[in-house]
Amino acid sequence: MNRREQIIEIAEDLLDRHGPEGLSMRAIAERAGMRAPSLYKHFPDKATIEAALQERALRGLAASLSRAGDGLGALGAAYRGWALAHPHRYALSSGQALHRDRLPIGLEDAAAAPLLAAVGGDIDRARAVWGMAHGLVELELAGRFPSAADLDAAWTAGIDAFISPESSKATPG
Amino acid sequence: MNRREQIIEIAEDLLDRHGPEGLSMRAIAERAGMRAPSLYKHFPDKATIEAALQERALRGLAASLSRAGDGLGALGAAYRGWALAHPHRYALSSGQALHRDRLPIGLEDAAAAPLLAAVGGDIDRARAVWGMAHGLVELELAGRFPSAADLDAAWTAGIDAFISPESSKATPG
DNA sequence: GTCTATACCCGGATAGAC
DNA sequence: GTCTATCCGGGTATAGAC
Repeated sequence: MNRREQIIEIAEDLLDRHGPEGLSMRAIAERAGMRAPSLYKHFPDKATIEAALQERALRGLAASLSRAGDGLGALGAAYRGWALAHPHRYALSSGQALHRDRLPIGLEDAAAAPLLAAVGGDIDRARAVWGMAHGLVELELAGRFPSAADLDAAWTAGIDAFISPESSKATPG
Repeated sequence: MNRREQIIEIAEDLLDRHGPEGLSMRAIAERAGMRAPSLYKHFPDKATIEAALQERALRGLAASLSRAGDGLGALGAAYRGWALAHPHRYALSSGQALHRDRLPIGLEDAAAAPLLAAVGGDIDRARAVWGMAHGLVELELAGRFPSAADLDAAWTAGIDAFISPESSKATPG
């Protein structure tokens, strides 16, 4: 593993521990045993580091989803599980500041593929389910639900709504 | 209208135009025709201003939802419409940094009431629908959908999933 | 209640010696 | 490829004059 990859892993660990606020060039450098200016010998700017972290996050989430069993329920559980296990990575990969220009093309589609398959190729339903999963995860991470809320039940209710018989009429044959 | 309210409205306008990044004490003061330190004669700190903006945002969204017609479809349209009309206010009211301690108690519940009613009081389904609405809005605002995506169709597909007959068995009587 | 001046943080990034 | 020194910007907040 070269120095560049080491630095990215350090940055990821910093992101996990202290969130995006803690991801400063100075902090990364300190953990890497150097001064901030030296980082610029490895990366042209901070945005490049962030793009690398986004790519890793998207790959990680995509891998988790592809390993999930078939069915919307397993997919939803994998999505939620990954997001809760790596909340800051999830935020980085799902947020406004997606560095699309620097991401490998097709990576987003790869992450979405298992979901699209699970709803029988119905793109509208796939987007609705994605929205639900994303929204439930964000609200949970933001602490918007009462601590006593039964979120397993909410997820089940939501998933059930999408796998009820007559709403799967999009895959008749 | 007193000076304090004027400043809050100035801050809200600044938030609308330039997002949370643009909401600095210096910028607020400049628009209010004063210097930043003078703001501290009206508010103890910036968090107080942010809390006021959150309260206004929550009230605005709640009002919009309560004005919406009955039914999940109308409710979803009102939710999406308000969020798209005031994206930064929506982000402030839905984000991680909710200043709960400074918000009037019951305000969150009031905003949620129409939704809970629309799903017949089933709290799990209400949370799932809320998650879907929030997620779809966030993904749309974040530009995560292709520009050609038919989001009206995605919303319809999602809402339909929750109003399909046998999934409304929670309201038999 | 406004001002000036300022203190004290933080951040990203560059220049140039070695 | 590392360093020191530095520049530039941003931010919240305080002190004290008026």
